[in-house]
Amino acid sequence: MVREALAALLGLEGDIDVVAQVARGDEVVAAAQAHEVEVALLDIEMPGLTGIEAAGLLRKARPGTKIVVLTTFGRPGYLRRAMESGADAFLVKDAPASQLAEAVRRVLRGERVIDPTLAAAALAEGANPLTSRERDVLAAAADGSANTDIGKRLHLSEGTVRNYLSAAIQKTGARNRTEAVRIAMEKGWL
Amino acid sequence: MVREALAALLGLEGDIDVVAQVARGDEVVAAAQAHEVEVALLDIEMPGLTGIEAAGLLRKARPGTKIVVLTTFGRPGYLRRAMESGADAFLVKDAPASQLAEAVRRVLRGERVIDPTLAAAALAEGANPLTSRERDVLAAAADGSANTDIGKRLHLSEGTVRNYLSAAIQKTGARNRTEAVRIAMEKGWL
DNA sequence: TCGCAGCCGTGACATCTGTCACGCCTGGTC
DNA sequence: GACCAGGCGTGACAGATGTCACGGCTGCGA
Repeated sequence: MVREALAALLGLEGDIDVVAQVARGDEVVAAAQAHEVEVALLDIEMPGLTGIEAAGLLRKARPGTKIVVLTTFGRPGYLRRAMESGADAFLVKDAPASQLAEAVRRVLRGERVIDPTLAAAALAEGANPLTSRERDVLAAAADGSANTDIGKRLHLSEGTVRNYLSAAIQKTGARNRTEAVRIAMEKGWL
Repeated sequence: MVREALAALLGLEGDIDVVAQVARGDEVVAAAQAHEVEVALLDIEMPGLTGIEAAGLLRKARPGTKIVVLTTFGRPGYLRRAMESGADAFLVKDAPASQLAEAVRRVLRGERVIDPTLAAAALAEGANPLTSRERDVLAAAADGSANTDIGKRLHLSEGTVRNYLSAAIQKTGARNRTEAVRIAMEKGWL
């Protein structure tokens, strides 16, 4: 519904044609190729592939296509990963609607569009301090699983899970796993 | 942005006029009165007041105004509370866009519009089994606070917090507080 | 009047979590 | 070759968490 509504919004602009819409991240590249898309507008939260993953594939498949990433959550880590995947613009959904068409026009002129507040937050935060294993364990702990369950799922001993989790708690500055998950989510580290 | 996009979508329909838009739940009633609104379209997730709370106030202030509640999350508890607050229709955002205008027309004809799958889930689930205090404590635990912190915030002893939390864990069928929070959220009990 | 549900508390207990110290192994980089 | 970060593990310990069995209080409906 939101996608169709945004399409309607863009369709009202005289200089923009919405030539294709897909509901899943893994259909993005095929649709872009079939319709010779000039600008792709990608939501991060999508079934199949995330918008960030889809951006990476699309950049490889059609380097000339401009990419605008759109998201509900203005997490610095999202911005970072989107730009690393080759996005030309990064918008949050609670920005005014006028910015959407404006961003499409600007990326077509070769500009990059980023919310300056978010850019500052992303830079101030530094890179993701979690190691790959710490991320895995923290992500597995997010749903409330106990250490032994996490260990079984990741083929680790219960003590090792505790150690990784402890490290993640330290690095996030949290006081327990629940807080660590929340903080890592907010920063886009998961 | 999403609100303006949905307004654009509805504006494309010949028989629907979008006469007002507000960004906050606590501005709904005033706007409805100022513009003699026939149908109000309310998102649940809003700053100020939730769409459900706003629906309750609007129903009291202008009983004739039809209310369509729109939400990202199809939680049975949301549906239940929305209907109790006097909503005439309940839509989830991942439904096809055509349902939106259709729902507006149908509530104007006096019909009620509810996704049958969601209605079944809400009925199958039964009422919220959590007592008021159990809800408070569970909500306070959601951000990862320790028992002592929750106790201070709610003016309870640490042992009492443990007891309520234990009861909430039993009733949700969870294995610890984190799972209990997740389950209660999914069912819309918080 | 009685019973019951809900609210608030205590105490005791087993288990889970979080921290720390320590070990081993691997694949880089200097 | 030496060093180091990261992955994986163990053992020990304090503190947090979850459960249970109690108690007292209030308000409400039978």
